[in-house]
Amino acid sequence: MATVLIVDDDPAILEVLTAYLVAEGHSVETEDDGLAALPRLARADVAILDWMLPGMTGVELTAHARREHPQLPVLLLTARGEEEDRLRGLNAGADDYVVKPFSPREVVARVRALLRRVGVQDHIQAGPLTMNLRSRAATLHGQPLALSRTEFDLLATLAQHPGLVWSRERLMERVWGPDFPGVTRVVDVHITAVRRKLGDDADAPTFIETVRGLGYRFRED
Amino acid sequence: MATVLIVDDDPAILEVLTAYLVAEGHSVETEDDGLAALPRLARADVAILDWMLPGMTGVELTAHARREHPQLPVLLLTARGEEEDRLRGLNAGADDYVVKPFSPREVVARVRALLRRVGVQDHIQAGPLTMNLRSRAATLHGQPLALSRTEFDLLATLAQHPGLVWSRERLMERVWGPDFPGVTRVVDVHITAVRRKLGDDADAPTFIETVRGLGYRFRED
DNA sequence: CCCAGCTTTACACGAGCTTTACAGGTTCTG
DNA sequence: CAGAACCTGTAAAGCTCGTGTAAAGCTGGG
Repeated sequence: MATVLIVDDDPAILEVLTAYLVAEGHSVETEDDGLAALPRLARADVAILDWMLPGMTGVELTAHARREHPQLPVLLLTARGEEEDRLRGLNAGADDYVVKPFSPREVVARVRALLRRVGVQDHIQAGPLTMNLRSRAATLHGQPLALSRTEFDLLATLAQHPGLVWSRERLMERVWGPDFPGVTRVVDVHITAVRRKLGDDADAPTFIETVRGLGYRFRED
Repeated sequence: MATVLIVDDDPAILEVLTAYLVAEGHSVETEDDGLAALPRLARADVAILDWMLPGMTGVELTAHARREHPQLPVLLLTARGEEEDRLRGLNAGADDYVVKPFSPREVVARVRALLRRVGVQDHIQAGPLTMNLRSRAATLHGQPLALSRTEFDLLATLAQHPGLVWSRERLMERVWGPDFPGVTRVVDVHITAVRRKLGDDADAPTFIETVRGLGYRFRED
């Protein structure tokens, strides 16, 4: 359902957290280098960052995430337990904080809480539209809605954050990946395709609004 | 009917459980080493894992199974009975839990329950299609349907989990075994063969749907 | 040695993706 | 206020890649 990015240079931690989170139904991406993790933040729904990392520390990564991906929740892992560090981490913009050694179950619980806080669920319900992120099946007015992979990801990204404006660049990072070389107009074309399948009119949309000069937004309420 | 994988390093336990489960009509595979059991999970309908194992503990195996084979039910055996261990096991993704010493009949009953839960039966009925997994005989509209071994296993695998998408890789692991060296296109060819025998049209299938980019799925409802 | 069944190979087709082009409409600018 | 510059919607064309399927080659059991 949600995509979790774990950045830690300890393979054992990556493995155990991956196992628990996958069991929870999430898809997990791992990285052991702070610098390499940077462009991968764009595709995550939540990030678990170790404090000490090669390349770039977790705190620096957190600050970057806060700046570039304001809605991305960050959970910091650290070996230190002093109150001062905790404050530094939260100050850098971390949303939660777990001290090593930790219980995997606690981490899973906190990830669950973070995802709930930003409204990430495995099931989207918006009026007559329904999306099951696990089986990747969508319905409109109870009828199955055939969406291609790209269309599904695009609509799910927007629908998961109603009211939030997504720029074309952000959507491309998120749906196409950070390294996609194409032009941003491809977003428009797919938006048009999704709108047509939703029966949505660009001038008076029920679902996907155009925010001129900024991007697109899924309608709130 | 169903394939049960038992992993335990105590030959006596393997023997008694095998006897009871074979009497129940299952085919049983045994393994005494955790690491060696790993690739064999792919072909099982249900796994019975001992907590303490050489090579890899049952809990680690369970976590792996949960990650790689989400629909595979796991029954953990353990000598310890403390509540904490029970929780650890269930948290790692075990579906049930039996404390040694146990009654073989209890294990058989729980295996039966697990198989029922994931919809594994000795008889598949899907509209005009009927498959008897014990006698490996299939009928369509009441007429006997001649399927080769591969075709039967392939169709049975899909039909046992309606609505679930199987990737070509998963199907190969499951039907051909984890060590099969061939290319995944062999799956397509056999799907085509099964479809022809079922009178199924690839563009408007009654039984086997293609999920573009992902794999195949047996139709629900 | 024969043959059923399995695997590989090759090719055609089409779904889906990207690019491009153009037609509105909006905002900017002098 | 008029024209330029820009943004967006959308159709259409071209391309890529996944899939369906026939056919040929292979293999092991009877």
